[in-house]
Amino acid sequence: MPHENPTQIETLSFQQALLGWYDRYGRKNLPWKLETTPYKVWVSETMLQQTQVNTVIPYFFRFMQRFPTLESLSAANQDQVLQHWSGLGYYARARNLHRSARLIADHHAGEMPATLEQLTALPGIGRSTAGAILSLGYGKCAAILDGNVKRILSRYVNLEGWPGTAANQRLLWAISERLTPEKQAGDYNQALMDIGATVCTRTHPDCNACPLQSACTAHQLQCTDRVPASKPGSSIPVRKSWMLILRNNGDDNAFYLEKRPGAGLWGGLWVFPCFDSEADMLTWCRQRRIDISQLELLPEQRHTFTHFRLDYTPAIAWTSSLDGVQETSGCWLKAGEALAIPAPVSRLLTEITRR
DNA sequence: AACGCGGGGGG
DNA sequence: CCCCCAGCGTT
Repeated sequence: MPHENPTQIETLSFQQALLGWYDRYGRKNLPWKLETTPYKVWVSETMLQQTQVNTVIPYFFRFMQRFPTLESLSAANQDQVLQHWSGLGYYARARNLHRSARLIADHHAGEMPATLEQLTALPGIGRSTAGAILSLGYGKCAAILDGNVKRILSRYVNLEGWPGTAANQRLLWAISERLTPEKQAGDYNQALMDIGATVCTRTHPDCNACPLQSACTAHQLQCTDRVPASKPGSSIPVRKSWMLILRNNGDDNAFYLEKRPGAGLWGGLWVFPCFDSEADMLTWCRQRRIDISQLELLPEQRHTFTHFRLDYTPAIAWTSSLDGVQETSGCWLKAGEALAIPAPVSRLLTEITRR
């Protein structure tokens, strides 16, 4: 890796290339760039963790409309916050954002902290998000290392191996720190992210449009298609599940949902009752005097998470009330009501209601 | 150091 | 089908 330790001249030239590119081609009209504030940067950066810009934009608008200020977010309850995150995934981000808003209200007089130490002490803010808040929100000098920066720097130094290994993470952070300019770190970081998203893409990078072309080792060696190396593959397990879509005889647009525990998968979200086997589901129904004879099984559906695959069979049943067992965490979702629900539940609700 | 955590998009 | 994406917290 020839450029692992860039000289002062190379560093300066790298910075100038990015800042010059940003003036001409940088994305300055993204929603969180307009009348930007540290709070907007924080919310957008949190939504953008492992999530692409186009996916985030509509969620950002809705979220900022409902929680326009840090104070309004800290005053909300968790259900309201999760509801506005519903469908975006990685729901711990929303729970941490909300917790941090309350911590800031209580311990920072309602003002966003502006140091790396204070920011990374808040739940949901790691080193990279803190660097983004400091540079983009406060104009301070701070490095970032997200997926875009990893890819650009990996190609710049022709990194060997997968960027996610501990050793490569350390190396990439060191390079990022060293290259970040003292002044205009915000524009510099925005340029990195914009170039990563639009020029130095994972496949088919547009090297002729890249201001780093002449400095990029991977480009010189014509191996941008093999750098960065992809994550070592590993097969993921498959789980089977049955989801009981319980409808109400008295109101055929009401559906029975249960709230998941506060942490873990879909934490705090509302889902159909889920079972590991069809027998478990039937037992649950019998205990509540639900007529199983007209239970309707739908075709199996598939939902893939990062770490396992869920093959689930939806089953529709009808009841007039849930007697027999007292329910603690259940509710009837009526038409027009909004709750925090994950994507598969949302899809099923739409599918059932439309037919 | 490895794993858990969603959902969507592109190849 | 595959891989990745403006990562972070937990173990």
